[in-house]
Order: sequence, then structure tokens, then C-alpha cells
Amino acid sequence: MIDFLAELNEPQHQAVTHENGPLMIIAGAGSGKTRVLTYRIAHLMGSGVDAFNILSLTFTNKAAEEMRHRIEKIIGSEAKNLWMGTFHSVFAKILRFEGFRLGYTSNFTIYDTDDSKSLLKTIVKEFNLDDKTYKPNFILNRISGAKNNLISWQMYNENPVFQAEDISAQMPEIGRIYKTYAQRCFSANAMDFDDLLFNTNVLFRDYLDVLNKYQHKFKHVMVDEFQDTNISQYLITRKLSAVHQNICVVGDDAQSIYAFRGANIQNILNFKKDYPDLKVVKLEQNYRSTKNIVNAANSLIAKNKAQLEKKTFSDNEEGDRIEVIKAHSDNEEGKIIANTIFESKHQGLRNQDFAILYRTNAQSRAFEEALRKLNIKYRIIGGLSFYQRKEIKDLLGYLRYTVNQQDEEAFKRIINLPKRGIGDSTVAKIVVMASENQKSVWEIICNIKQYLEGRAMNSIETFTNLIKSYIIMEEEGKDAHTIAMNIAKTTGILHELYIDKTVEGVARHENVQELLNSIKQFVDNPENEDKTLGSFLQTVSLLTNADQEEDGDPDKVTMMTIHGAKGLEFKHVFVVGLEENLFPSQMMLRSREDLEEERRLFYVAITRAEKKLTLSYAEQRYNWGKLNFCEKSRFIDEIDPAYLKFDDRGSSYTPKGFDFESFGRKERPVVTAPPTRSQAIANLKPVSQAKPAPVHVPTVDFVPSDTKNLKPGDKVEHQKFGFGEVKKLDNLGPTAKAVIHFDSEGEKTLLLSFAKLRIVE
DNA sequence: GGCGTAACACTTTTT
DNA sequence: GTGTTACGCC
Repeated sequence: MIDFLAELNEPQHQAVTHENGPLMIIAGAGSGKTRVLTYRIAHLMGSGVDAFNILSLTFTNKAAEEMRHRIEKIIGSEAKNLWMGTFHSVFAKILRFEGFRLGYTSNFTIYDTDDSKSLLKTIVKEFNLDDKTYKPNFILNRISGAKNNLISWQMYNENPVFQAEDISAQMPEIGRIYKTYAQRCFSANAMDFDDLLFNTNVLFRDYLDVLNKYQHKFKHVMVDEFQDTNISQYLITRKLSAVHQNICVVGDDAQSIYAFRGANIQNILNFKKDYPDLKVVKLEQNYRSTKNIVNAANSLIAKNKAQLEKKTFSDNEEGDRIEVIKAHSDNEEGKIIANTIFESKHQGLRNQDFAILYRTNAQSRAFEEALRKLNIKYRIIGGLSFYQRKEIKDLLGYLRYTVNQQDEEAFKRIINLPKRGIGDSTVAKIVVMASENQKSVWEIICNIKQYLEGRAMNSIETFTNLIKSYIIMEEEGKDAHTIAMNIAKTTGILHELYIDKTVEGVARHENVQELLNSIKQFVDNPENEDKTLGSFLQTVSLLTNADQEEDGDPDKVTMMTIHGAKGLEFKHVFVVGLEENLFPSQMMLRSREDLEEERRLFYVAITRAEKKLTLSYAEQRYNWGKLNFCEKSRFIDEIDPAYLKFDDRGSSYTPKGFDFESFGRKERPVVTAPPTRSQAIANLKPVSQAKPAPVHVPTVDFVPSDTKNLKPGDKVEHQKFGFGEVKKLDNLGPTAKAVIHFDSEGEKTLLLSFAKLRIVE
């Protein structure tokens, strides 16, 4: 075996060679953590442990793949058999095999955040609640928090503490929403992200034979980024390693930045209590950054109270002081940083050596524009990912529905797409029918003429026949690419985008082609044994932001949020937007008052830098069309000023060495961006449109905007039927309904979401 | 009933 | 600046 142990320092060596019994590695930033984990697995395999007995949980799928390749280089192709991946992807795989015990089929759908929110929205609407108080984001966070602490909807509704909290938040109905949400997901044969972990816990709790099987399979369990695991994840790993007791966790409490999603720093702090004979190894030497950067980071993190004792240090060169730039505006901030990058390239640095890190995705625009003007190539990680684009989700919707006809979110997305004359009211009727007859939407539309009539029915039959033809292909065992190609063609999605010659239409067509390509790659990849549509979908829905495909040119400036930068390193890092209320974030401070997590986030940002670090802030910033005046972030002042160097360059600053001549005196960007939607519209219409004077229209309180106040006995006015009285309200069904007795028309049942009613005082 | 247009609301971080 | 909803027209 290759002697890779020689190059390790003492604590690293201990961590790698510790074989049996629980182990905790506290790995400071830049301490060679990835190397230790890689070698540790290689060492275990070298001493006779089979690859398929090792489970290694990472934070991104990409990290897992990289590690697998590194191990492969040391130990050989046996590394292919390692179980590696994110918590979500590994346990989704296990649930595919074992989920039938909980009532799911093997091709269950994974709801992403958008699906979850859309489902919550419909539930709120059905309950006739005000969607301004009941915000899907908030409810989802609440439900997610409950699930991550293993609180089922039953437990949630039985516990008066939660109800008291919800009442004080003006949302007493959250318990009921949670219940309905969970039941809907289940009947749609779907799990959201949190369910993947929650259900794994249920599975291991209720089916001891299953637990036993995996306990014996995984002789070694390793968890990377342990500081960012939540209770649910921790319990899974604890159960899995209960037999062999070979659990190895790696983490750094100073880099815990996911408490907002349920990560629990107590996991690290309490780990010792759960494993009394725990061996702890601390990796404290930073090999990544200069002394200046490490010291500055230490001086900042010292302000935090909750942390384990450790002393990180660097034996590297002293390095430059940290530069702090004050800019007049957000756009100027972009220009200055783009210019700095442009100049630094003469000092032998390449694009790929730079990273621009910000707190929120929305901040990327000023930097994009500035970099494009100087013809500097960049890539953005995160933000709206490829798989969140409308055209992609549309095609994926068809794929999902082909695999799982219970998937109502997919149904709602594709039923009238491309337009086939099936409108909202028809869809609403189908949903009502389904719930009244205790059947799934699919069963209704397969026999639609038994239930409803009207001109949309023929379109619905065409639709079901289309889907049926895809299902047959799936049952015949055709691979994912063949089916997806067929769907893209026969639905007309591809054609519709093909004939759309607008800029966006062309881009969308390309995107769909790209998706089809990636499915082809998935099918052609010999490492994927299961080439079915179901298998592809499960992989796709668990891709992380860091898993984005590259276009082959690696020499680009990287832009991303600090959260996305975890585990990465760059020669020169810019941390931008250091303004009070932006970083630390106003939201964070208002909702959780957790300044320490924001500080750790800043710590993570600083420690990404190898040689140089630049901090910047702007005095004014445009946010959603409004100009805001900003103050310098308190975090800059928390760094020991001995490590800082202040610089305020004006907006007239132009980069040295920028050759305007070769650009024809004009800034002529070679990297062209597609015009934005508004630009495209502006190109179509002349600007000379006179705006009509605003007309004052008296507002009328028509339902549904006011349904929350509607109760039996109310006198109402209907636009068409005139005056009447509410007899009965049925808001338990999928669509809220009211039985109203009208003076002229007699009794009528109305779908409230479409009725035009007004409450008469 | 369906579809196009205009006003409206929304901006934390991610699996 | 962008995506969603509501209204009014066909």
C-alpha cells in the first residue's frame, strides 16, 4: 500500500489511524480535513474493511464524488462500492427499497421547496385563511423545524406548547395545516426534504429488522460537517452505529452556519455525553491561509461565547493586511472589485483564483455587470438553479407524473401545459370531484366523462391518453432518455419553444435541450445501474447548489453566497456588502437574535482566503427599487485593527493597464448576456406610450379576498345572483364551498375561490 | 370558460 | 426587477 501516512502531522495521523470506537475530529478551517477523511477511509480499506461496509455522509454530492475519486486513486476501483453522499441522497436510496413498509412505493416523488410551498398555499386557501398572515415560507419553516426535531403532526397537535406559540404568532391553525400537509404529501406518494430524514427515523424505530440489517451493513459510519447536522440526522447516525460503535464525526463548531435549518450545535457539544469512551482529536494548524488572515479570523470569533476550546494557528508567511474598501454605492462596489481583479491578473493570478462572497444571492448583479464590462469570465453558484427554471420544471413535471400519478403538484403544473383549453375552474372541479368520491385525481380524469361534461373534457381525454402512453413506455422498461425525449416531442413543449423566436424562447429551448442531454448522460453513464425515469428523478431532486455542471472552462471568477463557499478555498477572496442589516442580516437578528451565527458565517468567509482578503461595503444600496443608506458592518470593527488596512477609492477610479483602445474606445463586452425581460419588451414597443391618467375606482369587498370573515347567517351580495344568506360553509374539502340561499334564485352552492361575493353589513 | 394584460407584492442563508 | 394574481375581454 502507498505510504500516505508519512506526510501527516501528529494529530492528523492519530485521526487517520484510529480504527475502532467512537472518534470526534475537531477540524479548524484549513486544517486538512478532507485529506484526513480521505486517508482515513483509504486506511480502513487497506486494513481489510470492505468498501460496502463503510458509510460516509458529506454535505454535498460533489464533495462525496471528489472524495471517492481521491480514494480511488489511492486504493483502486474498489472505492466505487463505498456508500457516500448527502444524508438526503443516501437515505432516499434506502427509502426506495424499504419505504413500502411505511406505505410509499419505490418511485415516490421528492417534493422540493417550491412544491411544498405551493401545496401549503392551496391548503391555506382551502381553509379560507388569510394568506398574508399565513405565509407559506413561515409555515414551511415551522413544519420543517418540527420534523427535524422528530415531532409528527399528531404530536404537534397534542402539545399545547406549540399551539400557544402559534396563537401568539397570530396563526392558531398551523397544527391543522401541518396535519393536512402531511396527509396530502402521503397520499401524493411524496416526501419533502425533511420527510426523507423523518421517515428514515420512523423506519428504524418501527422496523427493527430493517435497522438491524443496516446496522450490520455499515461497520463504519462517518459524518462530515457534523456541526451542521440536526437532531433527526444525528439520531439516524447514532442508531446505525449502535452495534459496531464505529462512528467518526468531523466538524468545527466555529463553522456552524445552518442553525436556521435545524442544525444543532449541541450535537457537537454533547457528543461526549453520548459516547463516554470517545476519542477526540483536534486539528488546529491551518495550512491554508497566511498568519494575518488566521489571526484576524481568530480575533473575530473570540467574540462568540458558545464554542469549544481550541487554538488555531498558522505557520505560513505573514501575508498582506486585510484590505477594507468603502464604496459610494453598490454599483461602485462592483466596479472597484472588478477593477482590482483586472489589475491583479498582471500579478500572475488567474480568474479562478478569485471568489466574491456575499450574504444574499440578490447582491450578485452589480458584480456581474462590472465583470462583464471588463470582459472577465465568471460563474455564479446558487441563486436560481437550472432545475428551478420554469421550462425545466415543466418537463420534469411530466416525468414526475409519468412515474407517480398520485403527484398532484405535478398534475396541476402540466394539465394545461402547453395550453390545451383546460382552465382553472375545470381543474378545481376535478379536484373537488376527486375528494368527494374519495378517489385520486388520476382516477377521475381517466373516466372524466362519467363525472363532468363540457368542452374541456375532450382535451382531458387527450391528456390522459398521452400520459398513459408514457406509462406504457415506462412499464416496458424504456430508459429515462427515450421516454423524456418522447414526452418533450409529443406534448409539444419542445415545439412551442422552438417556434418562439424571442430571446427568452430560444434560451428556454436550449435549456430543455440541455436537460435532455443531461438525461442522456445519466443513461449513458456506466456507473448508474438503474436507468429508469424514477431513478433519474430521485437523483435530480437531491442535487445541491454546488453540484452544478461546468462548461469546461474552469478559469472563471467564482461568485456565491458564503453558505455556498463552505469547504472551498481561493487565493484572493472578496467579502462584499459588509453593511449593518445586510451582514449581519436584519432578518436573522429580528427572527432569532442570533448574532453569533452571523459571526460564524463571517468567520467562514474570512477563512476561505489563502493569500489575500478584501472586505468591502457601500454607503448606499438599491434594494427592490428603493435607495437605502447603509452603515459599515459592526463585524469590520470586531476584527483587531492591527490586521486591517483601510482604503477608500473614488468612483472615478479606472484600472491601470486596461486597454480601452483594443475595445474600440467603447466598453464592448465579449461575454454577452441575454437581455432581461424588460429590455426585450422595450425593444418591441416604442417608448412613446402615454400613460393614462389614473382613474379612481371604488373598491368592493368581494370574496374571496374576504372569505375569512364569512360565516353562516351572513347576508351577502353576489354580482349576478343578487342578495342572499349563507346557510352552510364547507371549508374542509379541497376547495372551500358555501351554500347560499338567494332571494331570487333559491339555494346555490358556490366554489368560494371563484365566487364574487360581498358581505352586506 | 379561457386567455392576455396590468397592477401587485416580494426580497436570507439550503437539502 | 421579477413572478404572481386579478381583472376584463373574447
